[in-house]
Amino acid sequence: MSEAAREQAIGSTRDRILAAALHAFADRGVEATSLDSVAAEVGVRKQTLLYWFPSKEQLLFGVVDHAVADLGGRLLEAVAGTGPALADRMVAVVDATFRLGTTHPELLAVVREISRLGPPASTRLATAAEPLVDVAVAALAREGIAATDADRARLRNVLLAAGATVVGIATEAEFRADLGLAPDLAWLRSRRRALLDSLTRSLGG
Amino acid sequence: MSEAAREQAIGSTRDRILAAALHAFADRGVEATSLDSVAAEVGVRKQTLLYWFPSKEQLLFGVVDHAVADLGGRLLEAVAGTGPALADRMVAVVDATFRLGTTHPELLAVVREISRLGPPASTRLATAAEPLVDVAVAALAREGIAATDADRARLRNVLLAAGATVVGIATEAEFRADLGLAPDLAWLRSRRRALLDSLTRSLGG
DNA sequence: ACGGCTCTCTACCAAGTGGTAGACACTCTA
DNA sequence: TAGAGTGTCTACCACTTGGTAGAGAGCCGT
Repeated sequence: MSEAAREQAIGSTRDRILAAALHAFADRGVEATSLDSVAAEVGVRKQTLLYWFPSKEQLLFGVVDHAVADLGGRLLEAVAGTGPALADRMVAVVDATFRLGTTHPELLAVVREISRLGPPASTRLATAAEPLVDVAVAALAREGIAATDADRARLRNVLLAAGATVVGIATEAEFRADLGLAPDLAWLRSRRRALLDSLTRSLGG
Repeated sequence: MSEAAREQAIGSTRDRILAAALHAFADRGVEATSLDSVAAEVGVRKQTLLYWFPSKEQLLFGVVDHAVADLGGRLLEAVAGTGPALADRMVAVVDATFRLGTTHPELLAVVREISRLGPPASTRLATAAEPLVDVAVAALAREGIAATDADRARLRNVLLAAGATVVGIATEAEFRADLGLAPDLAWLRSRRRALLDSLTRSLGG
């Protein structure tokens, strides 16, 4: 198999590094993850990794950007596949998020990990995520939800709080699994209901 | 000031090591925390630390045991200071937990961190926490809540799930702060209410 | 005064860390 | 076919890590 064909099949080296680093950072922690271990998982030498990302910090930034872009893409896609009514869109985004939490828990875990690390990683995360929040605020503002700047600021906080809730729920789910509790659909549904109710209340929808 | 007097004033070396390690493990992560950094915070050499805890793993175990004992003590104390009615006790424990989350967030953070580490730390945590759960189950069983072994097993799961919820809420709170959201009493109250409702429902109280 | 005990220290060590320097192979273009 | 990239490699380096060996200071009962 040629190099080009293999890359087509399993992704470019850079992407594979990002994927491996995402998983490692999410479940072992950034500082506890060595470049060697990430490289080994990719099947490459550490120096190859340092060719693509000149330092561990740059790799972390790459992971942050990639994760945020991935997350944003999935949510936008979810919104695109639904009607124009606010309530429908809200449900679509929340459901997409919950689905994400079960299929790609590392995406939420890495967000938590990075926020714990503090600057500069958390700053990078904030910067990368800002456009997403802006898009959401703008979309809601267009619906007539927010008119003044103060409204928009409040809206922004509502969205951030919802994000925090999702991270909290993801952590709870992880911890439940660690405790040996079986996956519980009723529990998930109640969390989803509560989040939707809270959003509806906050957005006056 | 004599050695003995200083120890009386600021705690024994061992206790100070445990406290410093608890904080460091909770907010930087275990693998990302070096023995040197813990020792430096205590104001002592690493080798002194290794005198008290012969390895990093033993130190971690010490922190786990200490944290669980502390947590258990606080909860028992909360229960002791209330009437015999089940509902009152439940409220007392939940409120004590929430108070703990604001005054000593590191206690909950370290639990999350340790569960993420997996064995052997998580095993140690489970072992250390088991008596607490048993005591709670026994107390509830005495109230006539649980009669059969299956009842007791279900009860155990309810308590574990409540613990997971608390850890999730603590994470949510931490993340809210990281996002720059102001502390929000209404939010906290709603989480408390939801937890109490869920417990009441599960315990048929 | 003394030997034992408790506690902290200095001095190391092997292994692993993030990162640098530079050689080697491959492909694509002139 | 020569040369410039591009991507991966081997070989190092300085530093930090968890851990060991053992000396020495203060205390205590004899």
